[in-house]
Amino acid sequence: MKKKQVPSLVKDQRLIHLRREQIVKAAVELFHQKGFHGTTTREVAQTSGFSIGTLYEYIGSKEDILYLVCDAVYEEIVEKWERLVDENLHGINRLYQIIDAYFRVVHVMQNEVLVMYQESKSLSDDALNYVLQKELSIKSIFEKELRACRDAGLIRLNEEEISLACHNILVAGHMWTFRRWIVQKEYDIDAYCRWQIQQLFRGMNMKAEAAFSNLPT
Amino acid sequence: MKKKQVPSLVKDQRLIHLRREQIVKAAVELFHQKGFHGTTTREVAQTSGFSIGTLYEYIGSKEDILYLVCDAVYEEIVEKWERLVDENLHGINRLYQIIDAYFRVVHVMQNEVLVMYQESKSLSDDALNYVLQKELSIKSIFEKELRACRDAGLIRLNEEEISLACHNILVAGHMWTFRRWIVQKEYDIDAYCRWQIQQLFRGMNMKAEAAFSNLPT
Amino acid sequence: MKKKQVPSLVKDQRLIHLRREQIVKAAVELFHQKGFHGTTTREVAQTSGFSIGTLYEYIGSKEDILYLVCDAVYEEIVEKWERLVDENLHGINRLYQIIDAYFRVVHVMQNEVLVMYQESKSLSDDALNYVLQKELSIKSIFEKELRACRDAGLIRLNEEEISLACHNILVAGHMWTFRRWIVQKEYDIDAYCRWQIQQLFRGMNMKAEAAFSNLPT
Amino acid sequence: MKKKQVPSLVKDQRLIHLRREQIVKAAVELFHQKGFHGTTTREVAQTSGFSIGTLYEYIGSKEDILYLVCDAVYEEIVEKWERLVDENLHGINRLYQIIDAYFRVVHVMQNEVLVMYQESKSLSDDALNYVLQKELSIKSIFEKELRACRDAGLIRLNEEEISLACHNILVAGHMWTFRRWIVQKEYDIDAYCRWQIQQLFRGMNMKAEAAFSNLPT
DNA sequence: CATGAATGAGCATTCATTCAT
DNA sequence: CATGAATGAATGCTCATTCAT
Repeated sequence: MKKKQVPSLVKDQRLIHLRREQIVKAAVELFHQKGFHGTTTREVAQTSGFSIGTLYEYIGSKEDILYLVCDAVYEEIVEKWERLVDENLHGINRLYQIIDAYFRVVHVMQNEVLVMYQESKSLSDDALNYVLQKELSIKSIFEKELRACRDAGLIRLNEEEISLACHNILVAGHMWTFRRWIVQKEYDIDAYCRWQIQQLFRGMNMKAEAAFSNLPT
Repeated sequence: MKKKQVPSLVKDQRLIHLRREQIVKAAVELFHQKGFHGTTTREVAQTSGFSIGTLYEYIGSKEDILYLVCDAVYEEIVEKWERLVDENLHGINRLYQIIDAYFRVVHVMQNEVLVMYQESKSLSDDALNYVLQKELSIKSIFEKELRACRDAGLIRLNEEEISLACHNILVAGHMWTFRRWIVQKEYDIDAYCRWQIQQLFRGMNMKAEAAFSNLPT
Repeated sequence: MKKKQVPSLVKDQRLIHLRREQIVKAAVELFHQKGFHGTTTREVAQTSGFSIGTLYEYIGSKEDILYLVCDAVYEEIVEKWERLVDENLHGINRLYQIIDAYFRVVHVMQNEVLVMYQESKSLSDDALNYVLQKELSIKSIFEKELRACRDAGLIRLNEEEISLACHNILVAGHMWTFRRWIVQKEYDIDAYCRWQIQQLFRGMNMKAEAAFSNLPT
Repeated sequence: MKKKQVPSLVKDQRLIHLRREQIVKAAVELFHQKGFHGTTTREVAQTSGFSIGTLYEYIGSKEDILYLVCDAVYEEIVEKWERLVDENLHGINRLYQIIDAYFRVVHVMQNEVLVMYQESKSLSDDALNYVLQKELSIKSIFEKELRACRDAGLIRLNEEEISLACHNILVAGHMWTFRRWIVQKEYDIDAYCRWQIQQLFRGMNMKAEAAFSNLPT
């Protein structure tokens, strides 16, 4: 699944990159406030700091903006996530930290994540598929970790259960955004991470002695 | 939170009910295919089997259609759900069956549920609040059951954990629709119910001897 | 110029008369508030006290309502006017009283007159012509009186001046309604009649000794 | 009472001015033929020589067109009027000429004036108030002149009578348009000016020796 | 490269009128 | 005679996209 090509009339790659960063920043803000359909291309151009004509020098259609947003959000999630993960941890502690870090990245990028999940359905088939692949690539990161834990005897799950557990981890992250109207009333991000990971861990059939031995409380 | 009043120029209540059923049926189909913003009122009218003028005899604005859809979907969920629940079961078996039934209702009403979750953000504040209250009222049904199990010593959760577990049940239901592009490839509804409830039960700190003793496998 | 025939599906003349009175009463009220174009036939029906279907049993089109209004207003003006005029007066006093009475009738029927003058342009050519004839017939009443005064040597005007003076009388009446936003702030109806008739009388070249000898002040 | 701001998406002030002139010209023509409500925005755009989209680049709503018309008409009246007035005249001659010039401006701008008086009632409260203020500002021009004549002993009127006389002058101008179906059959503009000003002057209690000494006949 | 004026297809909504009951 | 549900042409307005400067 290769990256969809967004057409540009401009040659200078550096400039393309710069302008598209401006576009994505403006679009996330606007899409979050008013939704994709409620936002006009004029508004995106204006908030980006240039004219509607210039906007169309860097994109081919309004949908491209949404695609750029989704692409950038995934990129930023992975980047921020990697920066948070401590490569010196092992076993359950490592798993805990990876999930915890993921939740916290989602927390920091709430608006971006929300926009992506609520608006990506407006993408064309091609672009949507690309975005879904990105989603799967994140899932496979968790799968790798869970398999390692299973192989180390820390959790007891078959392949089907591992896959499901990974969906649950991802969705537990997303629900922090799309259910924030209620969940963020009930918990702060620390409590949410703690309780949610605890339930996920138990769900994974984690050995009693392994779980929560040295975990943050 | 009282029901929002959708205005109608027609007096015959029976007719209003009938026509609105037609409207909701057409709208779910269309919104599912093309989204709320991608569907025109003319299409809704036409698919409903009457003219655009007649459509507006039964609603005040396009948004009302979405509201009618959300309201009807919740109503139908609860109704179908209640019909599936066996009032003779107790304890863990009852809890299992209630969650299982919920998942199966969501399964049968996939399109409706998907539309509701993806498009309800286009509702006005008032209408959205009403819909969110409905969501909470479903959550509180699960809370009641979980508290009963906790009081019976079947699960060990504090109040915060109960609330979170209920969110997880609800979201596990919804994800069967909004992640169906991948989840329904990996599992059929039977497998999904089984595995998902298993992980949820473990997450609830269910006593080993209680869980899965007499459950379907 | 014969009365335009407004079609009715109903045979009973008495009923037609009754219903049309209701229609005119409702229409004047509504047209005054919201204008002819801002008023819907449904509103006219509802305010009249019956259904839209019934409304169309007594008229052929929305324009007919306006025509009925104009016709009724002229009729009522003339009727009220005649009732006010004292047939025992003569000369200048009679002229004064006729103009004064006319102004006072317009005052009492402000809303009706305003509607007629502001909305009659929406009539079809035929109907408009009929209404304009009514206007002329009122003008000719004044002309008859002015000629009598001229023949009695009370005023000195040629035929052209008489006609113009009559226009001025009529318009002085109407302006009490269409300039009421300012004129009725500056004068009450008594002052307006007095000052306005005084200026009109002077304009008519009224003999000094004749004018205002026995007039109300 | 400051000028209502009509929104435009276009930045070039020169272009805004040009396009709005086209719009006003087209709108006067169409409103005169078919009234404000009988004219569609599409027709205005087409008659203006551009597309409906372009029309809405220069106005915010249909009502704005009417406002632009009224504003432009008043501006043009005053401008044309000032150009006609001979600043070397004095006394009665000056007053005569000012009224005469006013009537002749109204004559030349018949359609515009008619549209303004018949359709301004469709303006919103704010815009209507602004237009009425313009009307009053014209009235105050006459008031200034009449007071000068009174102070010079040429006419004998108290303040109340002056105000009323000014209303009568204005309305005498307007009636040349709104009663043109009959008045313009009876008089040409020259005769109308002569007779009407004569009656107005007499109404103002003008001294016999002052009036009509050197006036055009 | 950047600008922004121009375009017109498309949409939600209204409302006079009809006609079956 | 009365009712009111149904109709659909018509309208004000929006907005993604283009292209001449």
